[in-house]
Amino acid sequence: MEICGTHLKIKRAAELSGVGVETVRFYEREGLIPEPPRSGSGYRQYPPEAVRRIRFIKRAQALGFTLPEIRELLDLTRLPETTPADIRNRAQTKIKTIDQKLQVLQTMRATLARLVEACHGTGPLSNCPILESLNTDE
Amino acid sequence: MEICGTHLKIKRAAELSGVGVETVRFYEREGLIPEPPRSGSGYRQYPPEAVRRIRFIKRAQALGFTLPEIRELLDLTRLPETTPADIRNRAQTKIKTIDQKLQVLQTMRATLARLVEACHGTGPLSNCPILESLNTDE
DNA sequence: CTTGACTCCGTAGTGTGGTACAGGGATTAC
DNA sequence: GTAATCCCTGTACCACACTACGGAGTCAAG
Repeated sequence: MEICGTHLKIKRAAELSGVGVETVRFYEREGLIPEPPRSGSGYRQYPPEAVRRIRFIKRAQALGFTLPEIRELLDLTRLPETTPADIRNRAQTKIKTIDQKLQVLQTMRATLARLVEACHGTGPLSNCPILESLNTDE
Repeated sequence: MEICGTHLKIKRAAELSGVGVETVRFYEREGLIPEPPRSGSGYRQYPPEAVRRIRFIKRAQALGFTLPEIRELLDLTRLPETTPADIRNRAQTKIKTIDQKLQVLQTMRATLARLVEACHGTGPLSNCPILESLNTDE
């Protein structure tokens, strides 16, 4: 055990971050968190910043950012020439891709809803408008 | 070459279906299309129905069904006791999962939009509300 | 007869975001 | 002292829907 007490071993760091131990190591391999210093026996010693960093990752994920995008975002925040406008642009780009996904899903939903509407749920299977639609060449 | 001319070799079948050759074989392995008869030299000989089947798969995919779901759907249509109501239920279930995805994406979008709104894009990076939000413990 | 396009099979790789061992060494609790 | 945790590395595995590749056989055209 080391003398200074502010750093955390991986399990505690994972707990405080709300992820599993394997996930922490995974993020390190992926370059999402910096390699922490090691104790004499090779144990990772995380500073409290590491926990904040992992939480950042989780929050960005919840906003729809992928891990590569989050890595970029984290890299950006360390470059001195990065401006809030850069970050803002990333967010706006992400909004656009979310909008595209929303469009696709809404089209799917509308088509399905129309088909369910058309299907009274009785009669022979051969008259099922859903199957008919899937089998019909447009 | 065989005598009867109505069946297709894999490349032609793939072309007519709008997919790649490898995809056709993949669908066969996955049980989505039946194994076609073979020529003397072992070449697959697809009847025209195979093309309709692959297009069915592609259309169902476009509606948000996964391959396992599509396989079930296809199996259903071959069971004599299947009713249009069964198909209708599948479609309704699918609508519900699409709705869930829509909810998640809409929440993401709203949060991002709020952050972009709050970010004027000037000043020091440390004041960027987007980064602040990602770094702030709720 | 050769060339090139097509086919076969089986296996392996892609990307995404992890999770799960196996086989060790270190530390901690009692 | 010893058993229970913890930690290390490396590898393999999950779903999903393909895609690519190697090595060999087949077929049609010139």
